[in-house]
Amino acid sequence: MATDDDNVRARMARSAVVLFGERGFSATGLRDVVAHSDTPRGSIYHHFPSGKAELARAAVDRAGLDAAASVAGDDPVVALHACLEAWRATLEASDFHAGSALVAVAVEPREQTGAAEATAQAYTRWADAFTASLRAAGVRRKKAGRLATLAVAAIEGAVVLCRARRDTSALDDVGRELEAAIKATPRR
Amino acid sequence: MATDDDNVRARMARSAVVLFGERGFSATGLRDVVAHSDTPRGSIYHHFPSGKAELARAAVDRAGLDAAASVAGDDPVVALHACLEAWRATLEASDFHAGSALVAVAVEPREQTGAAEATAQAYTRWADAFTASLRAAGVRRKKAGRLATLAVAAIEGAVVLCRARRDTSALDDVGRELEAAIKATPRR
DNA sequence: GTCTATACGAAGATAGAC
DNA sequence: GTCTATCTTCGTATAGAC
Repeated sequence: MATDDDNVRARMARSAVVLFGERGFSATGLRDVVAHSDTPRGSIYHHFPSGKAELARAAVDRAGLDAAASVAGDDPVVALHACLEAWRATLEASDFHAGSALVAVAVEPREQTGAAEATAQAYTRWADAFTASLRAAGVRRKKAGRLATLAVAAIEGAVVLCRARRDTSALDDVGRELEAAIKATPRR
Repeated sequence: MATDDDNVRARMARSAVVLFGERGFSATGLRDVVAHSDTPRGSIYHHFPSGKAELARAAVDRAGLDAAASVAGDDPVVALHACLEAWRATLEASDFHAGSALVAVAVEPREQTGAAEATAQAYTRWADAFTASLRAAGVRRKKAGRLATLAVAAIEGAVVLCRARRDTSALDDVGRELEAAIKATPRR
């Protein structure tokens, strides 16, 4: 069976999401990931044969799916606040050590992370999920796509600002203004 | 005189802004900064006695002042587009290698960069400059502050998305929706 | 002020035993 | 599958000549 296998691999990827978010890609060692995930030390190259780049791709895929899931649903205002609340809770619980693994991978050179394609796809997935929520609420297609991009960009940026300032006010501000922008949008 | 001195120091800081943006903080070596700025190799610890952290603070200060300057003026829509156009040009000219030095420093641990305070201040300076522009256009104080935070967060996030996707559409979308949000805001 | 040389630690990756 | 040991490279930082 590949079940145990996948569990170890998945736990390593999950830890990479957390640690990349907290420390950045280059500053996170494979030793850190093994320690954080409490997985067998000698097996990281078994689960990720091509090394750190492959781990980065798995982490980014995981983060993208989670982000997309966080904005699922038919009501975009509800979806928005669900996503924002999740980030607020994560930031506060970690004393503002947490951060976005997607940003962490995206700010480093493509050649170094080997996960550039995966990062682009993760952002697209996330934005598409929010676009779907806006569409379900009757927002026309192109407008929904633009609003979703604004929301994703603003949320990622707000997390960076919150970390830097050690407070959640940026998420509050972004949430309030994005909600206003969504509510001001004409529906079919 | 301290003029030559300051020039060397300033050039190193400028190069750090570029390289941190392109490669991230940890992935940028002091050797890279010296090479990029074409400054004397042996003198980095003369100009930055406490090392990389001090360089990071200088770079972040520089980036914060530049960002604030890019949104100066009495018309917030003009200021917004000036800032967006500057980023678009930088991203395209660098074939999407460029990025925000502020984000690069902000995503790494405070203890490692030694520039956390400076980063928070840089974001505050930038947001305050945009708040002033909105205030000059008659937007009431608290609303102006929230809109400015949204704009800063969305721009920083959009640069990350543009880099990841290797296209400027995120900046386009963010620009259009932020402009709409500003124009929809009641004035005194 | 600027240089070279180097100390020191940590990173990713690999080899080969079990 | 997992382990330990190790190779190799590269980072920051420092010492001390000039």
